[in-house]
Amino acid sequence: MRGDESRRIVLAHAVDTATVDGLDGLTIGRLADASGYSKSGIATLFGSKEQLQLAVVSAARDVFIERVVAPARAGTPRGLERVCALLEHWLAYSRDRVFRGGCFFAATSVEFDAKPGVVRDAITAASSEWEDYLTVSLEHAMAAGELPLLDEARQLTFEMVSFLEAANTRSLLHGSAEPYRRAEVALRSRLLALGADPERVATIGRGPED
Amino acid sequence: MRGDESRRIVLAHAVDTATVDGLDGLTIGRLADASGYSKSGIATLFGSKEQLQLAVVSAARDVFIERVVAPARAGTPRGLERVCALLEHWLAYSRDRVFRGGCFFAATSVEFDAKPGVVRDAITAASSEWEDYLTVSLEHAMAAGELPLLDEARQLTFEMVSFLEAANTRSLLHGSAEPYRRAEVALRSRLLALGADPERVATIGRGPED
DNA sequence: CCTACCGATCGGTAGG
DNA sequence: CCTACCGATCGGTAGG
Repeated sequence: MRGDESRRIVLAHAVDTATVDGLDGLTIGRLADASGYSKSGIATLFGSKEQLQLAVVSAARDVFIERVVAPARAGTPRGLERVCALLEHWLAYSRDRVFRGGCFFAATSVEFDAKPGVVRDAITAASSEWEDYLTVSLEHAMAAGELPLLDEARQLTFEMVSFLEAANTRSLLHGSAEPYRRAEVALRSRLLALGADPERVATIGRGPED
Repeated sequence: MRGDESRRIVLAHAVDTATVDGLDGLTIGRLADASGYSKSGIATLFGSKEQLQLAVVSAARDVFIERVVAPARAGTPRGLERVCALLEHWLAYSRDRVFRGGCFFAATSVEFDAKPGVVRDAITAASSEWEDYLTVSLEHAMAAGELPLLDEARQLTFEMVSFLEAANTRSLLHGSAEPYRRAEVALRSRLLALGADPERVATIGRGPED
């Protein structure tokens, strides 16, 4: 596959601009200008705009796993420690502007929430995968007795991702890091209320220690 | 102002489609087709696309106030009861699909969070206005001793709007009402943890009683 | 992967 | 508020 390297170059830029202009805001012409390829070169590389969008979602998923899931999985044992690492890495992934427009899935899931189709399905699948992983991680913590007052992991997952995504959007909107501190306070107080070890929870907001 | 009635007709449709296709996804041509006016008629009515977008934000703000803020202000006394009414009316405004794509500000604040300019400023101003009102309402509840364990209203506002917006997006994404129940559980448990009256808080999720 | 080109649509203006 | 029109750009294809 000759075109694979070319696709990678174009996709890196496309994922980034999609977080700013949206996945529908992507145009083959602008990607061509930015990458140095011709417009029809881009069109041939991806086949259609919809296939381009699907390739962008897949590339974004790779980055998310690399930045958030993989380091937590490799760097921490199962249980509350890994839950805290996942939250910490998510916040860093948003705060460090891995993409100019913040979290790719926060941006595109809102863009496509009312637009049925294969692109929305791909975004939903990747988001669900992440939330399922967080839920399973919480269940490991429950099984280890680290969250004695929690009875349903899915509910806590909902609450945690609510804080993360709200912080992402509000930080971008106001050009401020304060929303991240609000999210950290919310995450810590929620975990403490569920009986988590205060020392473990206190690491949220001190940055990933790797 | 002859054009005022015409603007109103066009705007009602524009606000709705903006929640689906985005504020940048609006086009003068499609608004023309949908309203029966000519393309240049729409252009003359609003001056420019940016001015159209600003008019749409303003129209959305009017609907939000009419649906969420006004009924709570008129129907409840200051304090925790009004806070619960605001949350309840927000959930109804989202759940009842007042706009096809759910909450207008949830959609457009994410769309514009990385796009500086007057449109983003207008969205931010309206959102801040709502959050300020919720914060002041929480402060009334605090002053009345109804949230004895709360020390900073702004932090709780952040947490509450996080739940509301996450429920909105996820309900649209999955075509399910379950996310609203998650948000209700989260809101109730947060208020209870802050010492709120359980009977008052139990109204969240039973629908606005007016 | 390119040049050259397609019909459709974009935001906006002239002139009435 | 309209018709008529502008240059620019859209996604995509033909043909190589």
